[in-house]
Amino acid sequence: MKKQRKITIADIAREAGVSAMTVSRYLNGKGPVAASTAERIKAIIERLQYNPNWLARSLSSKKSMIIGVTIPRIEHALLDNYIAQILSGVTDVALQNDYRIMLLPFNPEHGTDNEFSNWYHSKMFDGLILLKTMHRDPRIKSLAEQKIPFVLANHKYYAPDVHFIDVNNKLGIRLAVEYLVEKGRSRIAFVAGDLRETNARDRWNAFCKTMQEQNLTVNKEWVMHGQFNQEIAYRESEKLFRAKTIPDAVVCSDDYMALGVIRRIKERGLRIPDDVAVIGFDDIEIAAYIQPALTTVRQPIEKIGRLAAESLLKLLNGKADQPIRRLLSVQLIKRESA
Amino acid sequence: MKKQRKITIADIAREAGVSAMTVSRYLNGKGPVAASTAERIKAIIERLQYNPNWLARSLSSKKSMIIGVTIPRIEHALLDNYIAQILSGVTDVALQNDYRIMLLPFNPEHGTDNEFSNWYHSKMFDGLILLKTMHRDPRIKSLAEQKIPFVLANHKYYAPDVHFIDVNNKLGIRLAVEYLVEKGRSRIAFVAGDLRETNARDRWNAFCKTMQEQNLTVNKEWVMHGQFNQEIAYRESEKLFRAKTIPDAVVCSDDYMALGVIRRIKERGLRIPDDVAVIGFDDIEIAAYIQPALTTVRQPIEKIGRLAAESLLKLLNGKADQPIRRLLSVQLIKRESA
DNA sequence: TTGAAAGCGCTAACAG
DNA sequence: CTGTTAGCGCTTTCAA
Repeated sequence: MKKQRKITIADIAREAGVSAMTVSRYLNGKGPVAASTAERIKAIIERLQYNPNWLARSLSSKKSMIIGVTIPRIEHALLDNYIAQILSGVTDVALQNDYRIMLLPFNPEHGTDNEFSNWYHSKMFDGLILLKTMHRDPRIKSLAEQKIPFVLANHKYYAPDVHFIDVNNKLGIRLAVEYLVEKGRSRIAFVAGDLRETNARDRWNAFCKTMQEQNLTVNKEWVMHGQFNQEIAYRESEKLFRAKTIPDAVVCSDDYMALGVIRRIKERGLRIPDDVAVIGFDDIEIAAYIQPALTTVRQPIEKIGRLAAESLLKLLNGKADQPIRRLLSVQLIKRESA
Repeated sequence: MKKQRKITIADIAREAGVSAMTVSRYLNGKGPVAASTAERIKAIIERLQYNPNWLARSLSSKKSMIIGVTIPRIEHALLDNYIAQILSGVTDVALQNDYRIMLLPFNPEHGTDNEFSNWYHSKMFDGLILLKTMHRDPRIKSLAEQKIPFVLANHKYYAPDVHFIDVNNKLGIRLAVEYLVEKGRSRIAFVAGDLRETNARDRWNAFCKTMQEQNLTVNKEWVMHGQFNQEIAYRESEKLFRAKTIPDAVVCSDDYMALGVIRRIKERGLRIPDDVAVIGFDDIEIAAYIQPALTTVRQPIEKIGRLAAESLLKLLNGKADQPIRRLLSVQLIKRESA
């Protein structure tokens, strides 16, 4: 168990009385190796406790068996249950296919156009899954132009060589608004979040459209944009309830924002859903636990991750002739808040 | 922007009229390079969009600048808010220090003794952070014997060359039990979880000890062991409330179990905390949101991750002369459930 | 301050 | 079924 000189493929070959190539073939299961030779090699490998050097293998074979996943370079990014869920899906699929995951921090708001493709050219990973990217990020374009294998998770982007897995935001918002209307609500507010995100944009557009279909007006005082998280939503939503006429329902572009809004409403002494109904989007873990339990549009977050990973594997195996563009369905989960 | 032949350090060298070594020195900032030469190289690198091949560099320099983090090979591992929090801490520190994170799936219950050290010898990472390992896992011993740099996160293990960051479980349980006693509870049940985990063991031992100090008896009917998660805790805790005398308080070894127990208690039509008080351990995200809000022992989970990563970096830089053995403090967060 | 030579440990491509 | 040759792209070491 002491420190030993590193055993290499050459050592195994020498012991076995064969060439390194034969050992390599045995190791990778490609190419023929005589059964007797194989057995001999196997025994020696075990005796010497040989481990292939993965760096050397990758350098030589030009495949690293690693999938890169971008995560926002903010503290606590992984505390976001939404990110954790996507990552969970990606990880499950990757690991089942002998790929490892490498976490790549990035700033969703800035970065040189070639940042991602440069990473790729450093050979740190074979393909990339992009999380939390913004609308029209030039880094995405650069990847596509260079035909680098990548998949967008929860981001919609119709362009050549861009593959994505996203959800049907339009449907989600329509379900939410129609449900509220059914329940007799008409003064509907919307917390849109950051419109540089494709989801936020889609949801916001869908909201306007659906409101129009329902012959309801979108009151500008009741619409909020910005980089919202729970805390900011709490802070900013104060103004929704300051005016004389207050909304009788609030649709939020994600659950964390809904949490903030709910806290605000409670603090104003208003009842949920009697005075104000609230609907979120995502169905994160807490949604079912808070009081009142959150009515929300559930998207299959983990499945997005799984499909993104599966799609990437297809790309890596050259099995994707068509662009992959999937919009998964969503459903309205009716709980107590609306 | 079209596909181009890969630019290498040799190309840069040729253009600049120097040797590859000079470019390498420039790139790594070690060794002297004339200012004028440096400038020339810099310009060429930019013009040619050169990216160093990280595999080749790692192979040659024997450093990969990657930290491996083990995660349990179960589906949805990352959905466990506790794991996500540790990972979050690790990631933040690693990324700030230009290390990447590689996720390494493992089975906490089985594996050959050399599994982890074999990974290390494959050169996939420079050091390892171990999450969710069990008591006396031989794989840990093997790492230590081979002097491989690694740190245990949330695991206590006194042995040479084993470094760990853990919390003061004994204190946590004592705070919980004493608080219950203060509130007049005496029929205290304990949901221990899996005793192969060091935390579960510590907590269980601490529970017995504190009960004794308080002159309370540990009723065997009210103690539950096993691989509990929320669902199983819900299922199994049924038997706690079947008997004639039921406990008036339940201490749980983690919050997810507490969630299951709470669901059970509610379903039995018992009131929390009036009929039965519940205390958890961890203070995961949901704890504050559930109804009733969970009284629990908060441990600084993310900080454990941060410290584990910082410690590993010290090991990698040879700056750890002493074994690193930290027990972080915990606090009782009093909410509604007890 | 710079360069030449010799690997790092493996595999692709071809030949036998 | 097996071996030879020639790299992969970089850094280490030593010499200049």
